[in-house]
Amino acid sequence: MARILITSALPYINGVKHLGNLVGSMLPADVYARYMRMRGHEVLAICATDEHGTPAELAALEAGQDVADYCAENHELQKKFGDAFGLEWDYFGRSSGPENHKLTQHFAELLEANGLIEERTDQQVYSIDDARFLPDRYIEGTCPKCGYEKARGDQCDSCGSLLDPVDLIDAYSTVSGSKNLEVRDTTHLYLLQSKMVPEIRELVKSRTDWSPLVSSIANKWLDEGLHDRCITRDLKWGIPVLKDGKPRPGFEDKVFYVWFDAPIAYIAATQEWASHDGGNRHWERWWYGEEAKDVSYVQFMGKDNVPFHTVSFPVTLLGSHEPWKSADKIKGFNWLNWYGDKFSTSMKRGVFMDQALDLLPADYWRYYLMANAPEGSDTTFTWEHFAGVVNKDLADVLGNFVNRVLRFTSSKFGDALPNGGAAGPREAALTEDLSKSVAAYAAQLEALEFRKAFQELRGIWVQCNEYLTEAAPWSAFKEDPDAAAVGVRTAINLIRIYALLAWPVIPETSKRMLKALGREGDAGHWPETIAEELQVLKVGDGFEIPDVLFQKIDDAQIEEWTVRFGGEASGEE
RNA sequence: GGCGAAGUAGCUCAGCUGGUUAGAGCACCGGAAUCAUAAUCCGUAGGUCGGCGGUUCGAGUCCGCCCUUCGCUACCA
Repeated sequence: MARILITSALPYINGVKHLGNLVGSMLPADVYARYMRMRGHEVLAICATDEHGTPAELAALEAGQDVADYCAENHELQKKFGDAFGLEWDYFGRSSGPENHKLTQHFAELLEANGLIEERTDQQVYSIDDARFLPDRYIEGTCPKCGYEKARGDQCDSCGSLLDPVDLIDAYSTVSGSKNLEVRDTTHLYLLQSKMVPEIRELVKSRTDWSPLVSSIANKWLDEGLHDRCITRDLKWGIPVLKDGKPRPGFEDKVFYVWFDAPIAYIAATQEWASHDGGNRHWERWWYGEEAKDVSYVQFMGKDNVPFHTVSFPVTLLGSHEPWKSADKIKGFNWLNWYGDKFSTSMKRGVFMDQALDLLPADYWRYYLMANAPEGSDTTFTWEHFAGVVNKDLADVLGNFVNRVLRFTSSKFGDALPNGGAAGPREAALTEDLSKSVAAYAAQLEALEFRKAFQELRGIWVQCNEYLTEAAPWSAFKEDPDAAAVGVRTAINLIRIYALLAWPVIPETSKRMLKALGREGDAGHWPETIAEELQVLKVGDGFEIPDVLFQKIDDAQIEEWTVRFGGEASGEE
């Protein structure tokens, strides 16, 4: 039994996440955690909301709420929808929690003591009417090169020029529209990443398990030369900057940069988790020192997060000179696109977790997203594709199998496994084939190859339909009811094996299937030996016919959803 | 502008260090079956692997140039 630490990139606090966020980190982390638990490993799955930064403050402002209230409310919302999607975290924390405050300050202190942090003074645009410094992207104006009127402070979307906000003509704040801007000096802490290049390079080289996507992004940053990174901001909401346990002089109105404290929250959330069970849980054995050495740590994230996890966060951990655990495997995902465009929170483009659950139960989404996860390249979501996968794989191949087997059995033999006959060569062949497929499925899950894993799972569903076609109990019944009974008993045991195998990805359906067979207690059990598993349900064991497992999506629904969510018609604003 | 990723059957995607007739699923067409959510199973067909040039006995796979799309470019996260 191994110990496996799993973290998902932290969902940002500014509203319900879309399907792209879900498939890029939280969902695969959950699927992997469920699978590893089934295999008997000790798993700790950690996630949290990422609550600091300018967008959180502005979102609160727009909602007319205090930031702390806004974050608390949205944390609960995200937790609720995560639960509804079946995300089973051991702990779903908050980056704004007290543990993270302490730990972030602790790291900063160590890094400074180790000569990896220094103060630097820079110039930044200040909006007098908003009473805040503005990040470049919150400033717009007329592009000095092409005259485009909505150029952002960092880049003109029209001509592509890289800009400095002070170059913009008639610059204004996108927060309030105010043109009352000025450039002010501001002093910040900088993390001297450049000093850590050799250590980080060594780390990247040693991590042969990182996918090509992840390693190439990490190496790109290293090859371009690591910049020292500003790790504080002129904001109120966040983690205060201290010096010797007191507010750091000159930093009274500043906080740590969200990207400095967010990954630390993985650890802090584990501490929160540990604090919840009267001393029986120990976060150190997952994160710190000798006792965490044998932990296998797997991180899940979208590709935008990769640089922070391969470079910046390791600088924090290694630079502390304390024995912290760093990631053994990093699973990076490409983008799930919406009809060729990005899903977008700010433009409300795409389907969001709450809306998705309004349309269909979580399992429909979980299966579709994982079976089509953007692993090798960006992938496009369309309603037609989604409906095709749901209808074919879930409704026809899986759902219909369950239905046809149980209905047939019920009508010919009654609602229990019938007596008569004995397994023969056909069942032996099935056992052998299925054993191979199950092993392949497991291997793909272990390799974090989700598309391939669920292609394999689907193949298993097809294998069982094949078996049934060959056994053809409906024909056999007329001449040789015993032969039909064998086919039916085997098929019903196959349903149970299906349910077990599908647990990581469609847990609710898995439970419904087990319940129909009176085997709810088997949820989470891994079918180790197929020959034995095919004998678990015995002659006389009862069953009931569950409602249709998956409803098909019809053309009218596709039409309606396409209209409702923009679909093809979307595009630029 | 710089850097990166991608362009493979109608659609969504696989193809590791170059090696026999380029793969899967869906859709399509033909057949079998009729237990089942008109659901299943079998089979056929379908691609000059973005373009041009090069290296090689041999390239989707390596090199160069070009075209197209997307992402990043460090103060959005």
